Amino acid sequence: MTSDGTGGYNPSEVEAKWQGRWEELGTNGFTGDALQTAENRYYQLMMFPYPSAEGLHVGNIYAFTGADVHGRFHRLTGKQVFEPIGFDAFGIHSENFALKQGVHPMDLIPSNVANFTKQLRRIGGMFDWDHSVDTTDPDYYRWTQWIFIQLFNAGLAVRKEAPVNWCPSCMTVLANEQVISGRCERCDTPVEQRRIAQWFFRITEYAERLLGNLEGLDWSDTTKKAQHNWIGRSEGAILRFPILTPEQVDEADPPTLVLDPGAGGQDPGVDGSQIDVFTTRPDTVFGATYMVLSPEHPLVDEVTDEGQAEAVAAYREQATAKDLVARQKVEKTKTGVPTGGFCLNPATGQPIPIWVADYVLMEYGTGAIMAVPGHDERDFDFAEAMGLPIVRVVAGEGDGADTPLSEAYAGDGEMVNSGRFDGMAVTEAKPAIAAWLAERGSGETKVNYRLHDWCISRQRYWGPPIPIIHCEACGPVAVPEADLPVVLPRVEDFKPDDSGVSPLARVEEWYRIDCPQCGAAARRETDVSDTFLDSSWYFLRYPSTDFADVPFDAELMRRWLPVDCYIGGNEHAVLHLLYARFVTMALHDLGHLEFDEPFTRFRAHGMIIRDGAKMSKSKGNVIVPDEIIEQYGADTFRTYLMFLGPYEEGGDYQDEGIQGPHGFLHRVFETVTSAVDRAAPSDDDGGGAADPDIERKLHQTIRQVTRQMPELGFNTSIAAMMEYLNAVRAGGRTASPSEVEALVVMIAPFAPHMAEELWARLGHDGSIFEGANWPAFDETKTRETSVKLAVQVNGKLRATVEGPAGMDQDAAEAAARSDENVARYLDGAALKRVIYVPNRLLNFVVEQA
RNA sequence: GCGAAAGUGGCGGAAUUGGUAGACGCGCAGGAUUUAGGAUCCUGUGGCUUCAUGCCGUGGGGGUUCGAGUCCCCCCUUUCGCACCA
Repeated sequence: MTSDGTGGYNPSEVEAKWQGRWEELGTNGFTGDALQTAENRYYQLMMFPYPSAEGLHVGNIYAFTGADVHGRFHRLTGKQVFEPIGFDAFGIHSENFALKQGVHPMDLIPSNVANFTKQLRRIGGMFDWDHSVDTTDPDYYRWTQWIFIQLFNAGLAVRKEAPVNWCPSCMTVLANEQVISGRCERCDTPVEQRRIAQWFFRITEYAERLLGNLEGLDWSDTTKKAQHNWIGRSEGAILRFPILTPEQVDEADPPTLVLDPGAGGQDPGVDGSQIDVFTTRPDTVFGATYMVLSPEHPLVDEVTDEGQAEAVAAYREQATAKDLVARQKVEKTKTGVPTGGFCLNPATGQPIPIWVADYVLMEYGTGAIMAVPGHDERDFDFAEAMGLPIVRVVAGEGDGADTPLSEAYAGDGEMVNSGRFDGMAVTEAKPAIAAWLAERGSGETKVNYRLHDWCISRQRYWGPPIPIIHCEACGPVAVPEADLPVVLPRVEDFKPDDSGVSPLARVEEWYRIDCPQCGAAARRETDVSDTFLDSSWYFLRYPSTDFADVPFDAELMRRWLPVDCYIGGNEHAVLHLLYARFVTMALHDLGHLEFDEPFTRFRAHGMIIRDGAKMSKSKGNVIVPDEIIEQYGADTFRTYLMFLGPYEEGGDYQDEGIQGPHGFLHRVFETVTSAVDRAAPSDDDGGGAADPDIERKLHQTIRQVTRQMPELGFNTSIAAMMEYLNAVRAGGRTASPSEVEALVVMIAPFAPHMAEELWARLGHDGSIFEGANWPAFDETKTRETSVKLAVQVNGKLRATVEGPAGMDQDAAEAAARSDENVARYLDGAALKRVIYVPNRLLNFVVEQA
């Protein structure tokens, strides 16, 4: 690095110096019992990273820097800010990487963590290294397991069968991301679906609360909306369709079984066997002309007619053989086969055929639908393809009862072909028909959620073992809390093999254990838990890392939680945040926490792209942060990242763009040091009265930055400071210390090292973050004394006139009229009205002659 | 296909929420300084033309208003989610 003649600012020197000083002073974190006694707390949380072997990428740094800037800002306003960071190091990601590199994850992770720690220190974040977590540390996952046990004891962790992707060649379970267009990523064999027993958390029990609580949270709207849609509440009804025996169907041929449905009730006497469907449109039940079961539906065999058994079995086999990913990606063309069976439409009293088709999903609703082709697009397509009847039961504007349908009509209108409900508006018919069916025992209203229970089992190695012991006599038994953690044994061969279960199932000396309840020989659960469980509670652990015997200390929880501000990526807006909320709620209900929402405020940062494209290794457009920091320093890099776009939207990384903040910081350094040098001889403020224009600009800048910072308006805050610096330096003038001290404080969150150095040169001892107060602005000092008024005629700018601030309309008009150009436009025109916006604009509305 | 967000100079982006569009920065051009390069410092920089505070201009088209980047309607494009949710 060459000297650059700008006051001798040498970032690498300044940054090394202050990173050392922070450690000596313990400025960044809380030591001893400081956390226990903090009064004016602010918990600034950022999503902890997965410590990859590649090291920090720009996205990480962007996320952490924004959070750090926000945290440092709050610190300067007098809060005691806790800003911890840790490592989310379990999971398939590191496991796969370890497999590929032939390194054991237990060796890989510590070196990755060490590398991340070094890089994180280098970017100058105010991280509290005395309160860090690593999810792979047994002292941490001991409590992850403890949480599992609390939920298990409360009946919120249950075991049930669920489908998984299965590679018949590797004989192993695959994660969704290991299935590449229907084939195993390793051996290219088509992937199948299999059902195995897995552990689930019953998050659906909390659906209503997870939804309702959203209202009161200070989260960005998009995130709330994403959660809202994911939970996917829909109001509708469960309707019961009695299954008909072949005899009943014969009797009803021609097909009017019960003429007046009102008389029928539950009458058909079908020995209680029935098909339940969920629908959000009970009003359209009269238009249900057939029924569809999902291929996995348990009743498929029962309703299948002998003649159709073979075709149905074949169809089911090909539908269920598809792996999960492919099944969800089927093209729009509908396939299906009739079962030959019939059931009774409880509204019309007519028999309708039962089909099997894979466009109906077992996972949603009841796995069966009443098909209303007239008013549902998917049903319409299917009915057309299969030649099934389409009946109109809703008439839109201009439609009659018999207007033919060329596509499904899902809009509002009047009921038709619906018996006694004809003529009723859809909105009224919905509750009316649902109530009518309920009265007759054919249904009930029901709220349905799209949200599924949370599957936490992983047939993998690199995760915390699920703390359960399977005993033949007692069933699944929780590991006694005193025996936690269940330590993940070091297994050299952790590759999934053809056993089809977790690699832990090969470690007999590990899984063999006596039942803690009856003492009989038993077996440990060999699945590990989902990484999302690790990350669902880490923020609870941070303040309590000094406590070995409890997951979190009650007093610290009261003092520090819920989190004041959480910042992280949009990719976690749904799952992670939902799981963390669920775990917090469950722990609250079980008496472990006093609050039931973990994050008071959440903001998602945007994404950094480069030259208009996503950064990726394959495109070769990845920025290596270390190189930028080496060349420009961490302060410049931080400032540039915060400057290049609105934080919540991200921005485009342009290599040359860093020159702006680079030059800016150098000029700040030069301006401040020369202000100090100039002031030194006389030891006063550099002499002379304060420049009123500079003072006004300063107060305006403080106001602007103070308002922007809490809203993460970093790019505009930096722009405002640049403007101020330009004003201070205009015409080569030298600033006085009092003109720049506030600037140094305001820039400190962005360029903390440089700010420290300048703070010291301004004659202060210790850290700026401990000694400085965020500058206050005086509203009266922000006011302009004279203003430039825009003068318009009919909304078009014709002049600008200068006058004293706050002048009245008469004065403004007089000034404007004296302008030649304005006079020209007003001459000979009839003045209709005058709009006056004080200090801004004067608009003459005229009628041209 | 559905859902969400967004379209402003050569580029990244501002705009007190209906009041002078283009702040701040990059880039570019001219100049100063320098042995040279780099760095630094001034000055200029939406387009057009008849060089005037003249006309046009915030994806396109309509509308409301004294006044629209901002509000309303229609259309187009891009990005990101979700993929048949009954």
